[in-house]
Amino acid sequence: MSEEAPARRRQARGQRRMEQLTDAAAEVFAEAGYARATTNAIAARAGVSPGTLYQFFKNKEALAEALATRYREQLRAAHEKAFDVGYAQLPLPELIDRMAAPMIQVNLDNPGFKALFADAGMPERLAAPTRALHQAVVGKIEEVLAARAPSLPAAERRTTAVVATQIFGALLGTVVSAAEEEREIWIRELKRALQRYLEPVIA
Amino acid sequence: MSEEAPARRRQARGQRRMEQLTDAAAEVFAEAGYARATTNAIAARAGVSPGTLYQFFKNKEALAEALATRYREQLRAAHEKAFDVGYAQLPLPELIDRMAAPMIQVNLDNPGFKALFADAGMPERLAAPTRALHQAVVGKIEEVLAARAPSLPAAERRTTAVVATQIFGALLGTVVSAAEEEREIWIRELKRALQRYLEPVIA
Amino acid sequence: MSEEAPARRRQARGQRRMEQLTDAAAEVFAEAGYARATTNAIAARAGVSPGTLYQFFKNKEALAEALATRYREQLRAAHEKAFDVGYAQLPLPELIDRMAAPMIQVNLDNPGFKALFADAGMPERLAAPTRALHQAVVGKIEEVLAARAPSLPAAERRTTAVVATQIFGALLGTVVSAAEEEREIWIRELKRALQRYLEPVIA
Amino acid sequence: MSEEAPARRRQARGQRRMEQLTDAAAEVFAEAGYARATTNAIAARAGVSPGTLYQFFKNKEALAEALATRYREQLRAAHEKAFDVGYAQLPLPELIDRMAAPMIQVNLDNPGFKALFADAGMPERLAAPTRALHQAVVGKIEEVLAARAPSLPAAERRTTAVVATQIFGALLGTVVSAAEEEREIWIRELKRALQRYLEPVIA
DNA sequence: TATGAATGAGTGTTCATTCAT
DNA sequence: TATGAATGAACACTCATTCAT
Repeated sequence: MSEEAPARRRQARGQRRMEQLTDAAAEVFAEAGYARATTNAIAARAGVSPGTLYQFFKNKEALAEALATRYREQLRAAHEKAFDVGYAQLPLPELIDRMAAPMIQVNLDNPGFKALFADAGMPERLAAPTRALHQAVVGKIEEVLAARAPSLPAAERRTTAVVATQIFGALLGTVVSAAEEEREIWIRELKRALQRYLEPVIA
Repeated sequence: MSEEAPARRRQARGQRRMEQLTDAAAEVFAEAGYARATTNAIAARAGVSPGTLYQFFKNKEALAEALATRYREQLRAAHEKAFDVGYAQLPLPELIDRMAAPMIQVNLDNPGFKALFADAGMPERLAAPTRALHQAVVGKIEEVLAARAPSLPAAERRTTAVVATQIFGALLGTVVSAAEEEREIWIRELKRALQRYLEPVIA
Repeated sequence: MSEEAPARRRQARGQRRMEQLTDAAAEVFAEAGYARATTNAIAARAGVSPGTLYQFFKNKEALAEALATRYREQLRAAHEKAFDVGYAQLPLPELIDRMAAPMIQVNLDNPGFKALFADAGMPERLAAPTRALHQAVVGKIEEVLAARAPSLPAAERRTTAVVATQIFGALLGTVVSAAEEEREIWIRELKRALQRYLEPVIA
Repeated sequence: MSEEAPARRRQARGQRRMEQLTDAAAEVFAEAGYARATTNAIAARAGVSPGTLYQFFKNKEALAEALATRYREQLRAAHEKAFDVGYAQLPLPELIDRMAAPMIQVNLDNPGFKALFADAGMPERLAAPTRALHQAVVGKIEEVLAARAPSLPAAERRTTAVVATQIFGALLGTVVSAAEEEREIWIRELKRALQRYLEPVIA
């Protein structure tokens, strides 16, 4: 029809290729860790040749970065849902519920990502943005605390937010790596742990 | 003096070399992760040639294993101190105090080890015993719970022990990587978090 | 023309590469022996990089194995020609002629192979099949002896076959390493030696 | 007693060390071939440290050379016995007997040497003198032929001598590597083969 | 002399990346 | 765009040789 149709079709194909590749990378990285994963293995898993991989990604790091971006974007979207909440009014258990649920979902949708981005073998360039994201979560929790426990000194507020994030992160790992039939148990316990930790502060 | 003097001196030198090497390995592994660490870099850091490294360690894995063993042995000793406690009588805060302190100390003495042995790029042979150790901690906590919260159903007891261990591990990481002047704050918060989590169970 | 053309062309190139590499390996192995030959030297001789060598051969041993297989297959074909002979009827000189000719030809076509596969530095996995082949030759000669010298006791038959094979092998080495213009002389003498050794037995 | 006694004693000890080392080298070379044998293994087998080995031998090659020299000297002595024979008069079988016996004995006394010095992995410097020795044997046989078959043209005389030497060498290998209880059989067959080959020439 | 720890060049092999087709 | 053969810098590891003791 239009003369732009082939270009669009081409672009669509390119999009598909990139997804094939990032999906394959996600699998291979998850199985082997960043350092042990080979780009040839990723290309093979995606059903393309190594050359093709390098037409879409500058190098191995760029692949991981794409993965990280995809993960981070989903997380950011989850954050928005999680924190864009009239949290001032909610009772603590429900507050935690609403905050935790989308984050858990993202990690269930992206198994292995959490482990990957905690990997010691990861190049610093990739670890940094992940830490930034982590800090963003801490910041959000600080905001909640500021609203709900206004009398808490700033220093303690930060400490509390960091610890809550750490607890959340650690138990998130347990949830994600758990067998499906046990998952609910771990999710309930994750929430319970956060409640017990935050209750005396938020009251 | 004695004719055995040179042998003893040589052995002492060997001992020193091994320590130089494991120390260098600890540093390099901690900085780069297992997979990215190169044996030549470790040798260079220790101030010796690659050949010398291989006179003391069969291969890269053996180096990591030596490190793991050293770490595990210190941890095991810490466990003994931590759990060989008349815990039946102690109030919860002190119980947590006594359990946490030696474990924290070991990890402060061995910075980077915790991160290393969580590394996804680690050969399974080395990851497995570390997981076993983790399980042992869980088991110990279960024992404590059995003694102090006998009415808790077994399933919940296990869940609680696992979660307490995870919380401890996560916050231990924060403690170890914190600047020295902030460390006390994080240690206090670690204990507080555990207390709040366990209090409703132990009563 | 066809869409399969590039694939075919690629395969042809692969075939050529393998030949380049086995040829180079044959040269380098022959010059230096198995153990002193380096894979990098073989790659260089073939005009390719070390990585390319390893795209076609799993490791050094596989290269030698390919060579061994090529050699053995030619030898086996030669055996068939050599021994699939109505030998019951032929006079001894002609019998020897027919048996020796194809074996000699194979070794002239593959200079250095005989030496290589007698190399003490060779991995056992490769030496074993070569010994098996040697035994096969002995067995064939025993068959001939059984047919042509039925009164010879079995033990002596075997001894005679072994010795004939050894004589043949030794003089084959002389033939192969001789200057071309002298080769005929050595071939004639090889046959003469076998005749003189076997004549009193076969009568 | 005398002031030279300690020097002499020292020298005697040195002599013993050299023998320990060459003996050890003979074993290790025979087991592993020249290239795969390690000087450290040789030192260990001799019960000394690597440093000591290098106090007596400049390098690995020098060790092999010492071995070669020892072997060659024994062979030379054997030659003298073998060929310093009033061969003009002896009947062929006895002539062969006398020539073969000492050579066989040397090789039985030095198992593995023959194989070692035929090793393709051997440095040229060591292979050359061995070839020279081989040529000497050929020369001696030519002399015998000149005396016993004066009508044989020089060219044929040489050819015959070379082939006789090759046959002898090949079957010598069989003799040396045979189990002890079979050795006599192979020695007899060796002589028989030589007889049959030389009989028509020497008449 | 004797030791054995130390050396370091060199080996087989891998894998991120490029490029001719 | 896609291919996959080709590259070559690195890596883990070995071993002939040296040297402080």
